[in-house]
Amino acid sequence: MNDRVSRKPATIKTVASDLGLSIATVSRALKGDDLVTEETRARVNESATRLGYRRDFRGVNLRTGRTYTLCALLTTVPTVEFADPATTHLIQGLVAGTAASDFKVVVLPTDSGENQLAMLDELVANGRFDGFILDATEPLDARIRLLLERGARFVSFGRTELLSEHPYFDIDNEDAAYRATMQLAKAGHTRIALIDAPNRYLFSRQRLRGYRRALIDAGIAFDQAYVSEMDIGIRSVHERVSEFLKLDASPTGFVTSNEVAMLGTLRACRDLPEAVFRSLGFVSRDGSQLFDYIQPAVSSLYYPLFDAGKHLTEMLVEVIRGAPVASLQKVERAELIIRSDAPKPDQDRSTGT
Amino acid sequence: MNDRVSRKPATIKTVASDLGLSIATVSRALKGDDLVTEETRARVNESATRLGYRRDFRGVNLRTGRTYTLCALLTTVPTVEFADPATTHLIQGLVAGTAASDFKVVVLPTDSGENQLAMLDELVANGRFDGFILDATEPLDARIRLLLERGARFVSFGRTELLSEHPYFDIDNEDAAYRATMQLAKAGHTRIALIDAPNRYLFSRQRLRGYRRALIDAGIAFDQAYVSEMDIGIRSVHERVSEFLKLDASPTGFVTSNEVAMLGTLRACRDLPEAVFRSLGFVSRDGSQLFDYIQPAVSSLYYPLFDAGKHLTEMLVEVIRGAPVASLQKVERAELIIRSDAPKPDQDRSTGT
DNA sequence: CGAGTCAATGGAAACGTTTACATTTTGTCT
DNA sequence: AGACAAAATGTAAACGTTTCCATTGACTCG
Repeated sequence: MNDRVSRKPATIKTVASDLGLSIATVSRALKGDDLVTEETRARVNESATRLGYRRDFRGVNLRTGRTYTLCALLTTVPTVEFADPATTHLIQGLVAGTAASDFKVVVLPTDSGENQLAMLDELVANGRFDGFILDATEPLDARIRLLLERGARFVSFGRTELLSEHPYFDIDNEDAAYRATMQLAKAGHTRIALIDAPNRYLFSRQRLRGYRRALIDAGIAFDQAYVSEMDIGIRSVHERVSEFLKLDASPTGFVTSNEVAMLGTLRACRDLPEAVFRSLGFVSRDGSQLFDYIQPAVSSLYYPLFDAGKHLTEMLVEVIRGAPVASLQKVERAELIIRSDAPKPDQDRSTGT
Repeated sequence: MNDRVSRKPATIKTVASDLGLSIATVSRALKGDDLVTEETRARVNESATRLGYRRDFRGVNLRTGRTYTLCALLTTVPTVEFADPATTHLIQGLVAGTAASDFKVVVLPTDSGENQLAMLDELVANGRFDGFILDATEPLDARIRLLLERGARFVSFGRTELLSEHPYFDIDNEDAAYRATMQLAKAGHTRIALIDAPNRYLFSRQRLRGYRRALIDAGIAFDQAYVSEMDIGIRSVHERVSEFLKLDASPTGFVTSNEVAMLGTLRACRDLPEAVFRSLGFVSRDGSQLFDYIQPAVSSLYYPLFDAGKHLTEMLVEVIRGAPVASLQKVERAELIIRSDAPKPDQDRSTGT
């Protein structure tokens, strides 16, 4: 008759009347509450599966406030410009982290401006989400203060300098930048540029610190002229690095904060004479293994953003379940992957047998 | 006192008692129903904003079944392998398409297997979503049949060959493949490989048709040996193309279905002698403009996946609002972007001033 | 055997909203 | 002025779930 739905879906009520039990008992039985007899529970479960009962989240939401929905606020510029490919991995990871639970993830790209705060306020207020994930943290991140104040559950991708402890996942950016810079220094580069995000972000400051420490350890003087703190858009990086290359003593090594920054950098460097281009050194942070597939060889400090995403939602689920904050702070180290241009077959000949 | 929430958030009830109205009237006033006086509406709105009232979706959900949440099922392999960078753009577009409405998007990467169907069944049944977006359609797509049967709202990214009309957005794949192939043929390539997805997908068949038509029009014989229909993973493409290159008459031109396939292809071709490598031709489909930033030059048929995503959710919102199917079928043409290796400064010298 | 204890279950309210139906108010026409 | 229609507002039920509190029945113990 009704071509939309064969019949009304079974609810707790259906199961209850099927068994002649009260809905209270059925509700308890379904969640495995041992207030009800083993036997009753079994009967309820049998009936539920037979009737095709599925828990309706709408009722749960209304009654308990639980939405079983997480919100990931990803700081990105909605643009047609080539965007960070690792974001795909991050999102896949975020979802993978919820696969074992009832939780779903809503991804919300936001611009990095002031109105992100207002937006977050709104999101917290309207109660559609059980928890939040934030990235691109600032030292005294206003969003995190807001969430703490409101008592909302969240995990941040990146630490803060706030006194209040909160759950976070982070990559050891200082260490990664240190090793990236060191790698270039070891290869003989003395003019090493750092292309990174604006220093309002903590991760940018951490990376700058790692960069400076590496320079000191390598006996190279720090020069602000080689540091570019900017919003990372592939085109703007391209332009900026082109400027760099016009310097009298232009950099010969480049440390970048992500794939986009590196692609923009490479694009600029390709305008140099071939010989000069070949002599340059590139090390990027990397969350997607893109650099396995492009030329020239770019070494990278790799931490799979898939894993990062997975950790983030897994941790957030823990937070929501009430786990203590202490167990929910995690920093992971990136892996240094050294790449160099493989000799081509025709180049082989010269060294050949 | 309560450090979690300053005070209970205002509900319709709060507003009603604030004004001495019934909740029914307030409800109607809030949605701008002209059953209530202009004046009352104004008073209600004033009171609502003063009290900081926000519509609680939980109540709405329960009462109307509306969740204001869309679900995008993206066919991807959760992997740490480099994944399609355009997915980021697609997701950003999906979200952008809902920005003007109350709708949110849940992104759900799924594997392409059988259990996607069971999963979808589950998702439709539990009523958490008002509508669905599917990609990677098959000619007689079982998922779409399921959705049609259940009366669920959806838009597919890609057409089908089902008799029942349904809303879709699609890129003209046949045309794109035709032009890609033609581009290589014009450049003098006669052995042109097609690297594409398995032919269970309609878009793959469409592309194959475009490819064959172009060969005919260019007077080149079709050879199945140059066609690779495979699951696109960057590593597997790399391996597959390496096999291609071992053929006696190995291809000199490559048409690929996306960025990942092209990167894998390039990776394989880089193992060739430099001179051979330089003589090859590459044309890819492209949703992210990645090819503006890598070498060698790859021409592409570009349609921004951001736009695709935006269309998809905008259309889905229309569907949910009850727009007729006829207005919700859209096919867009990709733009051919021709790229060639820009001469380098040092190469310039030889051609001198 | 009556009182008390405990285990198992049931009754009913509550979450915030929408809406069919009922009621009141206002305005118009004779 | 009275009748009646139209406009505005109110009443109450319903969506599916959880949970506080009450009830029932069985068992134990003095």
